Amino acid sequence: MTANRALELLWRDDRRPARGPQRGLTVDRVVRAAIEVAEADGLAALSMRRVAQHLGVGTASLYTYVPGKTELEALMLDVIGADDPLPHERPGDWRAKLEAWARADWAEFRAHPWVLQLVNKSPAPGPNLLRWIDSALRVFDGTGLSEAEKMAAVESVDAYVRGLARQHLDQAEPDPEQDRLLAELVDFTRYPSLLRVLRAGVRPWSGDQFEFGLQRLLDGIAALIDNRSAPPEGHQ
Amino acid sequence: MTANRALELLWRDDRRPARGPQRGLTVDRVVRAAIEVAEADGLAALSMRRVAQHLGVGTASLYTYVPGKTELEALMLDVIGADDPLPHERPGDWRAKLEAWARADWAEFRAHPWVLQLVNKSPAPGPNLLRWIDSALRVFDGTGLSEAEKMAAVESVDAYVRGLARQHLDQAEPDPEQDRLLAELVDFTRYPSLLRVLRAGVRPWSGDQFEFGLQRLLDGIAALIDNRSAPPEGHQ
DNA sequence: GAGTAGATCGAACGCTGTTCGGAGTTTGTT
DNA sequence: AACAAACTCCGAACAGCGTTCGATCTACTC
Repeated sequence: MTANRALELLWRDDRRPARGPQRGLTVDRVVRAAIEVAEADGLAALSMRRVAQHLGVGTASLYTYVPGKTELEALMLDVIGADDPLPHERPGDWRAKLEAWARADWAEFRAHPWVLQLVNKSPAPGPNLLRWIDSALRVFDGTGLSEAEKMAAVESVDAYVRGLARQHLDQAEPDPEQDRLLAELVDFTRYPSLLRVLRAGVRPWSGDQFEFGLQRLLDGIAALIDNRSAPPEGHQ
Repeated sequence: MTANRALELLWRDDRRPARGPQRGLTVDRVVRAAIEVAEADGLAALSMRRVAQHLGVGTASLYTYVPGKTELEALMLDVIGADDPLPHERPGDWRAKLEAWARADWAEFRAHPWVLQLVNKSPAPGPNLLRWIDSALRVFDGTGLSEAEKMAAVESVDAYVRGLARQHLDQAEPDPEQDRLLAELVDFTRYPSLLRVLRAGVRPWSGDQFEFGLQRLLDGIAALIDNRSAPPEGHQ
C-alpha cells in the first residue's frame, strides 16, 4: 500500500537498514532538490529525471529513498510550510489571527504557485498539516462555537483562500492581441451586466478582490460568534 | 498562438474550408467523446489515443479538429455547463438565487469530479463562462453594491464552492488500516484541539460543513447590502 | 483535366513514471 | 577468514503520453 509508506515517510520512521553500503543521500536532500526544481522551473518541469540530475545521481536511485513521485510531492508539501508562523501564534483576537494567516497564505500561493497546484494531492496527512489544523482550531477557543463549527470555520476560510488563489493562478496575464480577437468574436452587448463591470475598470479574477470576500466571510463568522456569546435578551 | 485558436474554437468560428474531402467528424463529436471518456474512467484516463479509439479514428486525425489537448479540455468545460440553470433565473431574492446556484455547483462537482479538476485550466473564456458571469452579476442588481463589489461577491462565492469541493475531492475515503497506522505513528496528544474535534465525531474535509461556510459568507454579504440600503439614520 | 488544399493516419520523436537485473558494498554469521 | 545476506546504485528497458511528419487519398477550383 503506497499510502502507508507515505505515512511512514511523512512521520520520519527512518529506521536505516543494518546491511548494505552507506547511502549517498537522504530523503531530506531529495525533497529539497525537488523543491528547488519546482521553485526554479515550475511544477511542470518537476520530473524524477530532473531531480536526479539536480542531485548528480541516476534516476532509478531516487526510488531507494522515495517510493514514487506521489510520495515525493507529499513530502515537498509538508516541508514547505514547516516554518510559517501558526495561526494561534499571531497577535490579536480570533479575527486578527485568522486574517493575518489568510493574508500570509494568499501571499505564499502567489509567490510559490507550485504549492497551490500540489495542495490537496497528499495521500496522507503529515506533521505540518496536523500542526496547522490544531493551531487553527485553537484560534476559536473561547468563542462559544461548537467543535463542528470550529472545524467548519477553519475549512471555510481555507477553502476561500485556496479557491481564490487558484482562480488567480490559472488566469492568464492580459494579452492585448487576445483581447482584440475576443472583442472581434464576441458580441458583448449580450452580456450587459458583465459589460458594466468591465467598463467600471474591474478585472475579473485578477485577485484584487481578495480582501472583500475575506472580510465578508469573517463578518459572517463574527456575527455567529456574537449571537452565541450575547445573553438571551428580551425579544425571541 | 494556441490561445487564439482556442478562442476561435470556443466561439465557433467554424468557417469550413472549400476544398478537400469531407470531414468524417465534427468538433462537437470529438468534444462529446472526450467527455464520455472522462465521465466513464476519470480525467486521468483521458488521452488523445483514448478519445480517438472511442471515435473509431486514428489518433492523429483529432488534430485536424482541435489544435491540442489543452483546447479540447477548454471545449469540454464550456460544453458541460451549457445546460445548467443560470443564477438569475432561479426564484427568490439575490440570496436565494446565489444559494441555489452554489448548491447546484457543489452537487455538480461531486457528481463529475473531472469538471473540478479541469476548471480554471481554460486558456480563454468561452460563451458559457461569460453567460454565467453575466447572470451571476445580474443577481446583485438593485442591491446597492458597486460594480467592483458585485464582481467580488460573485468571485467569493465561486472561490468558496470550488475551494471546498477540491478539498473534498482530494480527500481519500477513510481506510481503517491507514487510520490504525496513523494512530501508531502519531502522538495525538500533541494536537489537543484537533483531538477534541475528532472526538466530537467531526470528520475534517468531509464536505459536511459546506452549508456552514456558505451561510457565513452570504451573511457577510447580506450585512454589507443591508448597510448600504439602510437610510442614513441617527447615530453615525 | 490539372492543380491544390485539405483529411486521414501509421510511424516516429521525445518525454514521462516506474521496474528489472546486474554489479558493487557493507554487515552479520559461521 | 570466508561466506551469505541485505542493501545501494543505476543503465536499460517498458508502456504510456502529446505531438509532428510525411505519404496517400479526396474533392473542389480553375
